Amino acid sequence: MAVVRFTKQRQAVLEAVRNTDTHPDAAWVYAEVRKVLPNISLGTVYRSLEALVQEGHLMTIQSAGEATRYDARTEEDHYHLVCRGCGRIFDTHLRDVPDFRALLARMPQGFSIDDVLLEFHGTCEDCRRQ
Amino acid sequence: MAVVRFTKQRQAVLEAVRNTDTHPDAAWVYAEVRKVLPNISLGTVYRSLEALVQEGHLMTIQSAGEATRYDARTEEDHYHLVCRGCGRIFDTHLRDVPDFRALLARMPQGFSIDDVLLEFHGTCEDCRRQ
DNA sequence: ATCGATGCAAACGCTTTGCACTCTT
DNA sequence: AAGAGTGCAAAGCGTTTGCATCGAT
Repeated sequence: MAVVRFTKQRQAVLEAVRNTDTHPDAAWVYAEVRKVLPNISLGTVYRSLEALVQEGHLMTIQSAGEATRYDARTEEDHYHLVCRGCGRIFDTHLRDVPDFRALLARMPQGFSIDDVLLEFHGTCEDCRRQ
Repeated sequence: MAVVRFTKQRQAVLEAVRNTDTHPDAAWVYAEVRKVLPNISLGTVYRSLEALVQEGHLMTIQSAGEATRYDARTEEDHYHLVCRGCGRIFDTHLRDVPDFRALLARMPQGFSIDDVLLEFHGTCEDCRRQ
């Protein structure tokens, strides 16, 4: 079985993502963690991020054609607003968005749903002013 | 203004995507179109696909970490079931999925929504049997 | 004749991986 | 001591781009 080791690299990666609300990508995490662990490699950052996602400590945000971004707020049921202007990602707790998991039983074609990808793309207030 | 030219390459790319329901990626389209136009380049395929998306003839499907896939059925309001086992994409006309566009007026933070990305990830019937 | 589109190949950006070494367990 | 994790560098993959040429209008 997989024995997970809590190395300082993996801890630093998790802390970096937890201490921001910018939904950073791997390159940002790499730069950030380097301030604490100057010798950490980009490969280790990727491997750590992947492991942390698997363990449920992080979730990913896939924006078309861009680098994968990470979010440490996995417990709350929130959604992402991706701004096409500045690339920033905003969180929202849209009460009006229905619970898709309740729909799983009605899924067609014998398909069993593990995950629902729901993202909103548009323009944020700042970018609209221009 | 942009004068769009209807070249045989662009037509062949559109036909290739229209004549399949496999939601192909650029490499598949490239191989397919080569049967008709043996000299077409991969760059042209990408440029054609991009142009066709802009013109509204195709839509894209972004599956985490995979190649962008294309769909010629843009008019119907359907959703995609992405199988994690075999990678196939199934269409569904889920009547139960609400119309998100109706929610736009209630969006928070002054954010204006252009597009809603909604995909279901799971396992298809064939893959579940194993 | 114009200038958008093409073919080719090189380059790009993000991510993964092979390997020898390190350090947690 | 064992083997998961690391650092490094090279490679992988999908995609984009520079440029000379072609061809639709």
